[in-house]
Amino acid sequence: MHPLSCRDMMYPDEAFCVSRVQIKVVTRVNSSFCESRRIFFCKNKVEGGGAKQSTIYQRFVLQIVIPLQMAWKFKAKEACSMSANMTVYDELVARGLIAQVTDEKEIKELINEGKAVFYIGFDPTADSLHVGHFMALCLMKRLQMAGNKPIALIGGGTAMIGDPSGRTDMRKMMTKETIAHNIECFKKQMSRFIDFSQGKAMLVNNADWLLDLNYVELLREVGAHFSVNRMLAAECYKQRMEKGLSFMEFNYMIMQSYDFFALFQKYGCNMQFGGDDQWSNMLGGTELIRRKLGKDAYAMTINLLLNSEGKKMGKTQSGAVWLDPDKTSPFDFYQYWRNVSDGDVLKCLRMLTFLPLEQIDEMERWEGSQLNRAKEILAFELTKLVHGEEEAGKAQEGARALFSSGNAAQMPEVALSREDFEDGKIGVLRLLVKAGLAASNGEARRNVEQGGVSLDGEKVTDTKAVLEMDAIGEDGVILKRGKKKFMKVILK
RNA sequence: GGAUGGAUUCCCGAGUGGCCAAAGGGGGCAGACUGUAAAUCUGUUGGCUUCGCCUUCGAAGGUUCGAAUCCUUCUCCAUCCA
Repeated sequence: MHPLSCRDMMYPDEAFCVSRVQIKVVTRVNSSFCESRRIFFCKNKVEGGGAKQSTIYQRFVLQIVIPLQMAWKFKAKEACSMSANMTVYDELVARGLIAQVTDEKEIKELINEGKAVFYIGFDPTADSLHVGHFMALCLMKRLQMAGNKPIALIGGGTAMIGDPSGRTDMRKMMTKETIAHNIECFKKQMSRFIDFSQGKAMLVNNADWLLDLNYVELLREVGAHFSVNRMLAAECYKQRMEKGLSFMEFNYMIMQSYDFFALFQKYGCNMQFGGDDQWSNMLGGTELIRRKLGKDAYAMTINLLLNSEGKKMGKTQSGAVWLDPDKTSPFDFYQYWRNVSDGDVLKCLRMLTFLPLEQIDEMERWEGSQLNRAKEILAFELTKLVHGEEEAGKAQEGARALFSSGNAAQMPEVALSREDFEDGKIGVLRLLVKAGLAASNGEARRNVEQGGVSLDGEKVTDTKAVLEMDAIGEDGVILKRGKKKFMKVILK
């Protein structure tokens, strides 16, 4: 057994400028069965591929990855001199945004000449956009700046079904009201990034054409062009075959393909972008257009933003990192990026910010604690893009002051009313819960017992300690839990 | 429609009458070490008014001094057959 083909693989020429390459190794086990696994490699190490690394895998590393890495290092040196006048497409590649494309030559041409009318779909599954969407929005912006016309498609119709890709369980069904509400929220947030004026971009909702479809007609017109055998072979369904997949979800691909088809006819949309997990759904669309109209349309996927552990970024324990300042405060947003791990900083800078590549390449030389500077830049740039320069500045000041001197004006606040006090006092445990720093009294108790809580810099060791109302001065009291969670307590 | 297996805490997964707020792992949280990083190590991880009490093993009933565990019905899921 040996690797027969490496699909999706980037060759040294293209790979030198991405911080991380994802490779799918396909190994033929017998005539009909292929085993495939995804492997990632960064500059100096290989990741992923599953815990049980086989001989195939090891051989693969020796034969392909290591030579590739060497070529990469060599190329990287050359790169510095040539990145100045890059085309849009080249820049996307250099930033490591592009994962897969249907026809590189055509797409390059369309994008670079500003002839593309492209769409990206957003499923309104929550009432705010998150970091994953942000990447897509950035891409739209980049392409818009190059003269291409973006169409933001909100999946009001497809949200009724739910995309099974990348999911191991079934999605919860959403009510029509929630979907409508979410769409409104999306619209507002998007218009902050994308210029929708004067036909420069469009915002459409696929509910407009999906909901009126006639079942039998759809089956005849569209369904006839899909082969179940081929759909089942798609990666996104494969994973679900073990856990179960409802017919409704199975149809998601058809809906999405139909979207592309509809947009192609209505608005001459000739290209679709999406997350890499959408690849098979997107191919469905190009295929449908080819079969029904005999015309070519293109698809391109963006690399998902994965951290060095191979997990999706933009998620925290308490959920996604939202773009809505009410759901994730600018301070928390800043902190999220300030805290990314060393291995991910440069990738994030490339993929998410608009900083010139030369500048990012420069940072590549930074090592050790110098990287903290890069993290600050990343956090600041992103907060600026999402919440504006002012908020970004505040968050940065706040964080700096907090971590160096332990005091700051810019910090999340919690206001206590007089009713929260008994006899002018409040217990620490209750205080922690009130401030939202602990989920329950029990958790607060643990944090205190383990020495993780402090008030104005003084460690609290007694779970029965109290805070006097009078002790809260003009500037409030700083309550700290753990190393990174702060809250300024003030009186209402 | 039939047969079989299954549903346990944030997730995976043990537990088949009392020693069970439930092994083990993952994740989270706190501490040590650091650079607000990673790795490592230690502790912790249902709630509460914490030497005690209350709620939780898909749902509802039942048996029992006592049920995650046994019985009945129901719901959902997977696999195979049709």
